[in-house]
Amino acid sequence: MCNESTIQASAQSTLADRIRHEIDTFTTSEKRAAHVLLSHYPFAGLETVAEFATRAGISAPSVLRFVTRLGFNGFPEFQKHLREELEARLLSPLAKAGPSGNSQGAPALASFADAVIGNLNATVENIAPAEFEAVVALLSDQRRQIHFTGGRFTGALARYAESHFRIVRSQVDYIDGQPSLWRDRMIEIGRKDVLVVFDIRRYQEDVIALSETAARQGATVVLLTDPWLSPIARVARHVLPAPIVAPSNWDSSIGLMLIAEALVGAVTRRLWDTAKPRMEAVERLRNGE
Amino acid sequence: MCNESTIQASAQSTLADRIRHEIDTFTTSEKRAAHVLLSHYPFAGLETVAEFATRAGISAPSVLRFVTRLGFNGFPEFQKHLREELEARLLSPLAKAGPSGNSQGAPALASFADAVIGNLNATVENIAPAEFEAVVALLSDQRRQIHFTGGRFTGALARYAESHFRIVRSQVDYIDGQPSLWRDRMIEIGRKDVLVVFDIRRYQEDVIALSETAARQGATVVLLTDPWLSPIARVARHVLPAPIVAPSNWDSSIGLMLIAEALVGAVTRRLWDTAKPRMEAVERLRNGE
DNA sequence: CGAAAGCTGTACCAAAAATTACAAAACGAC
DNA sequence: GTCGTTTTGTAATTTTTGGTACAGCTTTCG
Repeated sequence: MCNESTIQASAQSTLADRIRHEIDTFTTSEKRAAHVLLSHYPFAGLETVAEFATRAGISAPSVLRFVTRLGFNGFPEFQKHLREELEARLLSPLAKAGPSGNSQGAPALASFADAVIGNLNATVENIAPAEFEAVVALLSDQRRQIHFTGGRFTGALARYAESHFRIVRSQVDYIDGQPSLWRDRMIEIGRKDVLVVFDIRRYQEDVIALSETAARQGATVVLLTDPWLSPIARVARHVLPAPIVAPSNWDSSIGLMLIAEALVGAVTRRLWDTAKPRMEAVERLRNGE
Repeated sequence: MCNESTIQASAQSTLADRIRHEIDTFTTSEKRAAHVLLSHYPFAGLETVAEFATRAGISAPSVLRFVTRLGFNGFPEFQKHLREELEARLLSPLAKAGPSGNSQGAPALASFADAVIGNLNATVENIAPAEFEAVVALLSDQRRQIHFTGGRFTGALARYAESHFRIVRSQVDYIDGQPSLWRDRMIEIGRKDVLVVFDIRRYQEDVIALSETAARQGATVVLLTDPWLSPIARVARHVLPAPIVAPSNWDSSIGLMLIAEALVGAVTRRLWDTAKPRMEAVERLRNGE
């Protein structure tokens, strides 16, 4: 390896970079320490050895071995280095800029993330705040029943949204996309109901059929889809599109997930007076169990 | 809990502000301490009492009296406060703008997206490329069977990942977190198996139990979790953490979703020769129906 | 399958840190 | 100038912290 004797806080290479670089040469518990340090960098390292160890789920001696392996001559020296690095970083505000390094090796995750972040920015730009707010208001109407559904892949998103809304308010359920499973449930759906449907390209026949049926019966349909718009858009009251292309053989649904989580957050805030007791009750039930 | 209410790190007023305001009520040596602290704020306070004292040209007890007068219950508490303040400052480069309110104007979706994007950047930074690649290699090993599972909310993510992997390769399944459903399936899990588990805080007992059982039987555990690490990290071979805090009453799982999608993409590319025919076959089956 | 190497945690120890007690010094008031 | 009060430093004390030896366990390699 490199000459580990040279620890100095070069403005360029932070200790974090070195750890990321060498992490696969670490032992299991050293990796744990590294993860904790990196995810709370550098503050996790400024606490005591015992606290650091607890946080990482390892023993104190393992933490000591970790810092020794990094080339430091004891824990206090390690902390001193972190402080100095932090001070330097704070004095030059540009330090936090781009992930410049990111050299050759494996930008697999990084480049994918870049594309996704682009998608998220575009998602925000393409959705009118008024539209978003309208959906929030709709989902905050406690007199309405809310149903979630989605296709092969997006069904998981619908479930994700439903599992949150279920706690925030009552009258929430998930409808499986398979026709045999929803056909009979349709008789209950009417003007007071809201259907939130996730559907992206390779638009799924059965999901479309479900949505059209619901719309025909007077339900209000909210559609989360890609920019090319699922056919469901024809019957939807509100359409929230999000880009889905990514450097992958698959589409990315993260834009839809963003919308879903933002909706959950906004509705929770709006219904806070009733949502809070519900959330606490759920918590109590879980603990009591 | 502890009544730190007296001191607490109000987002608004930093301790430095208070010191500046009260400095003329201090004694001579307290003023010296204050002056040193302010000129190297807050790093002077993060050293030991003795170092601080030397730097200020006063005695250690004077330093102690200084922090006591500031209202702290001992020097360590004082340091803890400084660390937290520093962390808060570093995490929000927007200075002290309290976004808590955010009531009307600010588009809820936009600010939420900003936070999520920050999470995604942090996610990329905190995961070592080597670690990511190791997981890709593991999931690309067609001789192994891969199981996905997750908790109340994260279960949907596990399903999402599983629905993709299922098409890319064989030997993929989803395990429901409920003990009654997985207990008997465990007999089949052994050294050749991989368990990919999603678990974020409010770590779920049954998911932990499932993972520990699998690990005990020799399965390789891959954990996607938050920066505080689910207890499952203790038995996991690979840990991929992602920040989850968002301006919402709920945690955001989008960082985990990013990792999941990136894994799907990378594995698909690596197994392309066998994955492509599979994907085409699935397509044909869907259309033929 | 068995032995060796390496990793990890428990228990303990030593060092250093924070804290307190107390007396000397500085300051002010009269 | 002296007394009383406040402030400050020295030194002893206690608590906490970092560090180490060792034994059990896991993994690896023959």
